[in-house]
Amino acid sequence: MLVNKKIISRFSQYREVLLKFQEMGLSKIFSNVLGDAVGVTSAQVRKDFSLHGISGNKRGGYQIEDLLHELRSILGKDKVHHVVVVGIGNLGRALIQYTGFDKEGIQIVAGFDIDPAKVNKRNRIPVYHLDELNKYVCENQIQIGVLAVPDAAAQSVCNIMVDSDIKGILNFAQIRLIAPEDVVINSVFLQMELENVIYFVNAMENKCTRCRSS
Amino acid sequence: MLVNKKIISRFSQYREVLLKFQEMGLSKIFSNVLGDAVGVTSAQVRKDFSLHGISGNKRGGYQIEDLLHELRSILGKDKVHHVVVVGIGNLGRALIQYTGFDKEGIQIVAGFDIDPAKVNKRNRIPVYHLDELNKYVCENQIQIGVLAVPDAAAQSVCNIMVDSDIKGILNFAQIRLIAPEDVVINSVFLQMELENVIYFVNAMENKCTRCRSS
DNA sequence: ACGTTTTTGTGATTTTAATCACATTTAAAA
DNA sequence: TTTTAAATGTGATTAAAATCACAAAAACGT
Repeated sequence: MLVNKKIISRFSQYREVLLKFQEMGLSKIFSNVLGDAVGVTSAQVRKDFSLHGISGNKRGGYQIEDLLHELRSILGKDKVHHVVVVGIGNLGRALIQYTGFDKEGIQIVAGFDIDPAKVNKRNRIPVYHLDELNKYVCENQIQIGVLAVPDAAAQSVCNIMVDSDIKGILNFAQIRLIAPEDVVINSVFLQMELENVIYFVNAMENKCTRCRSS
Repeated sequence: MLVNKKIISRFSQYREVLLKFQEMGLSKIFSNVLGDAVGVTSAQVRKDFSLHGISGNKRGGYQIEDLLHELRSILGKDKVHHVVVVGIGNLGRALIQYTGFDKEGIQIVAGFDIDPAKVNKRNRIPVYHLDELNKYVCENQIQIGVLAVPDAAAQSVCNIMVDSDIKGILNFAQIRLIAPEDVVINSVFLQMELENVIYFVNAMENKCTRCRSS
């Protein structure tokens, strides 16, 4: 693949920051300002843009509107993307209740769960039984799904999603999912992220103790 | 810092997989098996261990118990870590309701919110008003906090957490938090992760279309 | 109009991370 | 025992990502 995950993450972040700057009434921005806001160097910003054929004005910086336009098309923001959430536990419910995605062109359109008690078709975002996933996904041309079921069920539910022709999965289960090459899987391991924080807090503490005693 | 975020993430994953293998009754494991399970090469596994002074037996692989023992101490799993969640919205509530962290030595002990209506001290995990954070954190020697408030409030709540002497923050707000050097911040940008999936699904689609037409 | 300053754009360089490949060791088989 | 096959451990190599550094362009002040 020409681009990697990391650069796309930065693009998402650039976009986020640019929207805020635009909201504040600014119309142009310099690479160093954007870099600071996102936590990268100005050279990184310029290189990212340059590699994607986005150019600014020497001494004039970049037009925010132009950048947003380019980023919109790079990130596929020119159309609304419909997403389903599979697994309506604590996390799944939180995700379908969160309303912040909408304004970013991401629309969560339905939830699915294996537990009939969770089914509720009258919600703002309806929740269906998992058995209906296949039909729903076909009929509504859904490509993206969030997987938020317990680890033990994750792989089999993933298989169901893949069979239903979902092409991209954001996975919250703490396992490495196996799926065909053409299915994009991005995993968020929340426990691992917490462990990471804990590790580095410990590491810092040890370092400081040593500093003090030396 | 000697080690970076990525290697620690791998260690977390190794540990996770090893626990599962151990549960299945296995007592030794080879680098290639562990690598496959986590999605890295066998050389990567061996190098990771080697760099941390963990060694196995030539031709005999690694003793799972030994590995887990080492990883436990590297990852600070030898004691239980108490964590507070600040911001009891959809996501914060999901996190304090999730019971899976406990068995991993991570214990969410309290929630905090600025909204008095969210306060409930009789829950399994009590929710206090944000004003009580400082006192609670001091009295209970909390070092780690999860930040799950709206973007607009994130920086100021972060400041409160830092003032309360929290040393590590897992941040779910879509902004780059500013904090002193000695405070560890790890951000999970859920929207960005979803956008990433969407981007690569689009990219694949375009690639395939091109393939078909050529 | 002209020089000065500032910012971009990018080739060269450095740094970092991953992979290779093989000598070494050792468990198991013959 | 002796041989054979299979893993580890690690220096060397490669690949990837980030940074540097500076020429080129253009806005601004005078």
